[in-house]
Amino acid sequence: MDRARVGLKDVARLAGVSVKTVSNVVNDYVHVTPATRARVTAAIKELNYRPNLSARNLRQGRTGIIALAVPELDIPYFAELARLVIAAAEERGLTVLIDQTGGVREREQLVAENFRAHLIDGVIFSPLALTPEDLAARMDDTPMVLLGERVYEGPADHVVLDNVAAAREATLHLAGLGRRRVAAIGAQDDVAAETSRLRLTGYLDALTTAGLPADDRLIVPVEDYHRADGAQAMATLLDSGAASDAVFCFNDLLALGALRTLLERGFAVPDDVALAGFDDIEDGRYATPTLTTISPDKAGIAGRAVELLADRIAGGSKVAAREVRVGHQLEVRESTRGRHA
Amino acid sequence: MDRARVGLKDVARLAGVSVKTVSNVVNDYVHVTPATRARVTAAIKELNYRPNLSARNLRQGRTGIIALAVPELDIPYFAELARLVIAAAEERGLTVLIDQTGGVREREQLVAENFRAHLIDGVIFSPLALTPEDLAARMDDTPMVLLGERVYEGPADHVVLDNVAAAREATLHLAGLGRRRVAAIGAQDDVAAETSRLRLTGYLDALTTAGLPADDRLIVPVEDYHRADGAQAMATLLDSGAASDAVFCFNDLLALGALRTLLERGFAVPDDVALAGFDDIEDGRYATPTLTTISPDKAGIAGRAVELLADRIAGGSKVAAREVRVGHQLEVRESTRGRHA
DNA sequence: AGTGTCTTATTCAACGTTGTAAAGCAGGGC
DNA sequence: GCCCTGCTTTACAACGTTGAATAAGACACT
Repeated sequence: MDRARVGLKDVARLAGVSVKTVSNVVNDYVHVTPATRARVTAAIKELNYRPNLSARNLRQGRTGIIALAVPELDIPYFAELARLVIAAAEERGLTVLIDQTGGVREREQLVAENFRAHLIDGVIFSPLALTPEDLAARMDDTPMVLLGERVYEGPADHVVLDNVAAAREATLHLAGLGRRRVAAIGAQDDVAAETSRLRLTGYLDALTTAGLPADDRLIVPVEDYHRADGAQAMATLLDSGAASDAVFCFNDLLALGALRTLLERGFAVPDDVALAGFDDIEDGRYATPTLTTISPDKAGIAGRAVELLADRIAGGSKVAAREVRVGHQLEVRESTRGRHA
Repeated sequence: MDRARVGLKDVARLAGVSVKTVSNVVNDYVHVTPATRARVTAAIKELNYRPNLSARNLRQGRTGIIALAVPELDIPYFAELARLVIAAAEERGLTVLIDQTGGVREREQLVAENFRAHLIDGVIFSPLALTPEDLAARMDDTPMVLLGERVYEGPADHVVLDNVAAAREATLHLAGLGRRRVAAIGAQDDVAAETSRLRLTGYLDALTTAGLPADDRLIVPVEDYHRADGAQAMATLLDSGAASDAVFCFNDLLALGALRTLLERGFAVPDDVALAGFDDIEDGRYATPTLTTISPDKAGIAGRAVELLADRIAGGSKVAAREVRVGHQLEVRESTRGRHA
């Protein structure tokens, strides 16, 4: 049976000491007699006292909460990332609150403006629709760490992946199999779609390196990066008559959608068409065939992001914006290699 | 350029009114002259004032934050659920904070004890390892809504699915295809594994109804409910020599894992073995073959859970624990129906 | 004994907000 | 001219916590 609201005051009364002494015990202040400490801890236990974070935070100006703003939680890549970020934050005693932007500009703007002012100490943000100008124009000075691909200059700390190199690698792998008509699924018109742009650059680079001609008909645009878009894009590609023998999809969901369409229409993967994705989500490892993909160091991204943010929160915003690069690796699986080996 | 910390006080000074008047404007109190309101809003904008939630919460005793405690965020079912819960909460002006328990008893106990006391107003909890006794013994009286399958008596509001009926339905569907050796993947020894127990009950019920004999060798236990466990379990089943022509997996991840093993070993699905899952996660709709599954009303679960919780938060803990049932539906797809139709 | 240092505990004020009570001010009816 | 009513604004206290300053006691060294 616990009283309605138990505060330091109540514990102090029960233990026969001052409020501040109880506070000292709670905060492991050094100079407290063992005897006093014992009496206080006993009282705390008896009353089932738990510190009121709102009050503590009000006093200290920090909440211990950070936000993770991602497009959608049920995109496996972001779900995996969220798990890792939450775990990394927990190690530092931080709690994570998730905001879903849906990739919608308006909502991303809210995040940039820090509409959760005073509730969060900082934000890890994976923007889709915002331009660098939007971010540079940001008024708020709450610490922020950007994830993802865009080449931002200066506005905030940034954890990036070498998208161009990774996309080049994946495409070269396809070309290295002897495929001559390598398509790309995942182009986007939107100027803000930086991920798409970088991966496309890597793809085109690779074609040049491999001595293959670029063919516009092999570059298929998509609306979004979900399975449905991949399935649709693959259908478009097949229907276009522009024969292709390999496809690099700009993420795994697109690849899984494309795979579905291929199998549905009776194509053999990789014999007729080889397929590579990007992200290394778990689905890809259990698809049939298993999916060749670029595997970004997700734990690294999460860990470094939390680290940068925690540092920024602790140290104020003294130092200039930092950029951290994390690694990636090509995972060759059945969708390009085939079943043997 | 925003000052370090802007408070009502600063706005009040600039607008030439009292602190309380500013507060009134912020809270849309009715009796404020349009003129005053205008002056104040101008000052708010100029200073880029944002209310301090810690202070507000301290005053009001509520934070507007609810927790969602699930095993893991990158289990697609929970990721989808999380998205829906966050969306539903947002409609009510609530913010969601996610706790990952990993299904570990110790961590679930922390959630039950409300280790985030004073930070959250309530919790939506999907426990795996806790027994009803654990929950009944809970000291804390923070509002809580339980999700999932267990038949809890009384401790808290509860949103449930009719697991037994759903499992029965799925199994009967398999039997209805003429399959005589219907296996089950997903049994668990642990007494606390109530989901497993209920789905097993439904499975056994269905066998009886269909006039099929139960065969222990067709019931495969798993450690966890991930793809890897399903793949492993399917391998065990195949290796055991206990021929089966259909498998009901207790969730979609298990089914996708099992599917992988079947295809890897050259079995045709559904011709050799028909396969059904549970949860209707998106992966299943893009697997080849697409996965027949039980589709729970996830939006319903999320919506009702938030509704119950919000109600409980508003109304205090007056009323007795409520139980809400949500529907489900059998989605017949290629893994049982085949490609035609 | 006097001075200084260290430990232990306390008092006070402040963080930013809002509920309560009350004050100031207008207009209407007598 | 006075009182009542209703609108608008205000002063004050309190939510639970902790940093700063301080008091009280113990002990050691001169």
